[in-house]
Amino acid sequence: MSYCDTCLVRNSAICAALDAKEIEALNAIGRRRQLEPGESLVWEGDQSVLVANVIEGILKLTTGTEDGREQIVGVVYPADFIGRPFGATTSHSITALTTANVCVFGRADFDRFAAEHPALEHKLLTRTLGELDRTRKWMLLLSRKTAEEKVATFLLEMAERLADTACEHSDRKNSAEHFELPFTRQQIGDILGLTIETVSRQMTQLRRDGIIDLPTRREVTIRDHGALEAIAG
Amino acid sequence: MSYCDTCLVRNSAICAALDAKEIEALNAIGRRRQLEPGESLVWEGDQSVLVANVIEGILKLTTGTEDGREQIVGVVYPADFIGRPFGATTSHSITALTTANVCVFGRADFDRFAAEHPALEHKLLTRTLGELDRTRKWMLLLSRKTAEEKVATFLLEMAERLADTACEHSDRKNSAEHFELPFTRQQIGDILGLTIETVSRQMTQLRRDGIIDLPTRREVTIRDHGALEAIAG
DNA sequence: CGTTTCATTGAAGACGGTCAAGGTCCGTGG
DNA sequence: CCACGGACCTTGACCGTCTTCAATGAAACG
Repeated sequence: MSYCDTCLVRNSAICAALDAKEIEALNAIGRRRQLEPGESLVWEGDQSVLVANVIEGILKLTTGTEDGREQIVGVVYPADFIGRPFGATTSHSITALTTANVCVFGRADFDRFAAEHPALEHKLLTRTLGELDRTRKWMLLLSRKTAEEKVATFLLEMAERLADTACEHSDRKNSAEHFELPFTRQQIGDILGLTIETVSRQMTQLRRDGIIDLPTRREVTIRDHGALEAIAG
Repeated sequence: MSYCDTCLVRNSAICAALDAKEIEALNAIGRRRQLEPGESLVWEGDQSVLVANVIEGILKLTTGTEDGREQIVGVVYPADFIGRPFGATTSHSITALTTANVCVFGRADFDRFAAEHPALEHKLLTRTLGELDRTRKWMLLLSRKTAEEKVATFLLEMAERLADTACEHSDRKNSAEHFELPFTRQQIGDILGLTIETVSRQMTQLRRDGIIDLPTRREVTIRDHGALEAIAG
């Protein structure tokens, strides 16, 4: 019996392209790995030696300048694929933001397996095309939106992303108007291309305007969804 | 005889994955199309009805906000693939910057063809992964670099990109230190997330510092490559 | 040769960054 | 149970960079 039988993302990750026998073969070259918050799986500039499926948790993809400026270039959730197949080096670091569970493959093993399973490659292709679309949309935000618009956009995206997970864990923490942020203010800043202070100020302003509420540091309640959308632009 | 026999990018576009017979079949569903500067092939938000290979020319991919702010999210060159296969809508407009020649396919036709030719999908996948890497690297520039760094980085990238085309057209216009920009100042601004004025000022400053020369509006000579790299960060 | 488009330059101001101080939360150990 | 320390967050004052607004200048085109 393979780990895959009990895998939470068996039917939503790229593995969904494979039948029982193929899954068995893929399982043979992969292994589970747990990451603690802050722990990195790969570093920017590394040789690309491994790729993985995210099973549980949230991870960030980051790149930075020599003098220490950092930018989060992507955030990945369960069922997402991470790492750089078919290429020599990794262009960004991958670091866990929460405790995370990933299904790791040696890059060479995975490349070989993928070459023999076009359906898997197809899933990976559509996933990559979607990721590229999302990344390009984010470029508009980074370069052209104001701090206020950035924060509003971010909160709306979080509400949408985290609402999906609300049903799975029936703790009712996350819903369309109320959720717990998986990020620190610093990380939100890194995502939006802002400083921690600016993020804080904008959040406070939105609260003062009665558009959101901030019961605790990590919790957000959206009081006026329409207004938030109007601000997001 | 198909158009492909004389195609300039036959061996560098994704078509390189196909043998003579397969190329013939692909040729049957594609057609050539010429675009004039400023002419668009697809518009942001459109149904994704066509995809294409770029044969000749340079095109921009853009997205914008309702109130008219625009961001160039990608620039494509000969042999690049454009459009959104396997998806309903297009997330960005595609517009020719120079006179351009593209090889257009109906999206549904292409999707069907690709599904039957894994080698083609593989090429498309590696190309898309590379594009994603480049796009993410650009995010760092957009959000964290200063205007001076942005312009320096841009000029270096242009020098590199355009040097490749120098040999093909033996007009000697483009080399490692001298080239003709395919963009207006406004377009450079849209690429870097700056205003036209800031781009102009930074270019002038680099010229005053003796790092570059600007014989005409569109021409650039790099006088001190090392200094430019130091500034780019 | 005039008109349009594109580029440069200057002055003023806004937005967000930087620096600094204080506050809140939370775990650990006295 | 409270005190302490550290990480995280908020708030304020100031300042620099880039944008905005405006005018002028240079090419390109009919």
